[in-house]
Amino acid sequence: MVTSNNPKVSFKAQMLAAREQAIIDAVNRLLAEKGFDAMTVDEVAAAVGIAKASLYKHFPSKEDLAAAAMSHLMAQAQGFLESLDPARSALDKLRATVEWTLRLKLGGNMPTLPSQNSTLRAALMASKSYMDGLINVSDRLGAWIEAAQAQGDINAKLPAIAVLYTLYARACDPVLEFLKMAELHSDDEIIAMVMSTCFDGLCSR
Amino acid sequence: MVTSNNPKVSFKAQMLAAREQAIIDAVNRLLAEKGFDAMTVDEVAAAVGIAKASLYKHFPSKEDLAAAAMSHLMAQAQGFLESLDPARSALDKLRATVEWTLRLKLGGNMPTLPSQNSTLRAALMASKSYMDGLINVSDRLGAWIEAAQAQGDINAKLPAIAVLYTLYARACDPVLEFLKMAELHSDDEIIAMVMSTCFDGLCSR
DNA sequence: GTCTATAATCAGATAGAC
DNA sequence: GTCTATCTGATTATAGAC
Repeated sequence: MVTSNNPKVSFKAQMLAAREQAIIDAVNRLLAEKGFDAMTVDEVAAAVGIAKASLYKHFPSKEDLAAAAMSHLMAQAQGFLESLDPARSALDKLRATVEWTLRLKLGGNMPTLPSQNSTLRAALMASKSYMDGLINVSDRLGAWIEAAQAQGDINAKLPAIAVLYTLYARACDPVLEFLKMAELHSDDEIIAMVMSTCFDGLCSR
Repeated sequence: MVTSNNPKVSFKAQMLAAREQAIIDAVNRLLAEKGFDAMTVDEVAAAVGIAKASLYKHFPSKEDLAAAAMSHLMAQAQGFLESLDPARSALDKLRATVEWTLRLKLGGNMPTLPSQNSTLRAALMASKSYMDGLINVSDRLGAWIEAAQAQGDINAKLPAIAVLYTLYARACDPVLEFLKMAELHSDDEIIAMVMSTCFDGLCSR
């Protein structure tokens, strides 16, 4: 069970990892609250409780901070997908995944990035852990989508890629915030409505 | 047909209006292309072909520029809603409106604003022409939604406000850009897919 | 690695001549 | 109203001591 010949090194490494996790958690929350542009590096440093210069020792740029947060999100997503009972139907697993996403967003823990920022896109594409996670998640979801289409549960006339994008788009669906601001419905009701419009559409069945 | 006793004043007023319209058009395009944060006032001035200080004589702040563009959008939307044949069914009119919105966005003419920016929200709420347009559009759409629900065309279990928000959200649906970037489908195909997922949902019918 | 202090840059807004 | 030139503040990033 000894992970190192020198316990002191192991301890320091643990401290380092813990600090970096604290940074990522703060970035996650700030990205969810204010978005990438409005989030300042000063705020991140203040939230973590360290100096800005120290932050830059861990992550070389603001874009890298965001990329680390998105990598963490992808790891969380992978963990969730793997936790799903393989015996459930493909559609069931897709529905559960969307619900997980909506709860994350409604709870203020879904980091969202501007889709236009090119330097940010470059940083994300350069992050191996993010890209690996994204591809892994997309592959799993893609397989479930095709299975659900083969079973007649998901509209087979829709290209699988369009279905995948539609599911991903729930992570930044403004309907959630709008309904939350209106304060007319509970979180569970909001999620039920968005799930309904996503899978069943606006028209009557 | 004389609109003024002094033609010179009328001419100057027309020039002023034309310039302000040119400004609004430039803002519209830049907001659609890059979004509010990435759009700089320098860019707007350059696009219009005037100095930045001149721009500030017309609009007192960047937020007011965006508010003017959104007011213009609302006026366009009102014009479209009024142009629809009243004989069509409520659902038909809603579908036509969503399609109009999607084409605007796909054509790069849909200004989009960050929903989190509070100073921007304040500027929008303070703009009478924007708020009047928004309320007018919402009232018209709301009436159609309720009519469509009464006719059994739209799922009556969904609160009308949730349906309205879901329609509005099509104006900033990232699925359009994703599918456009993938370059696998024509604009018409993309619109058909998004219309299908919006009204009929992902599940088979 | 962490800090204080500072550089460097950029963008919104304004002064003042014409 | 339009221009050039400038101010002001905010923000990313770094230098250098400890």
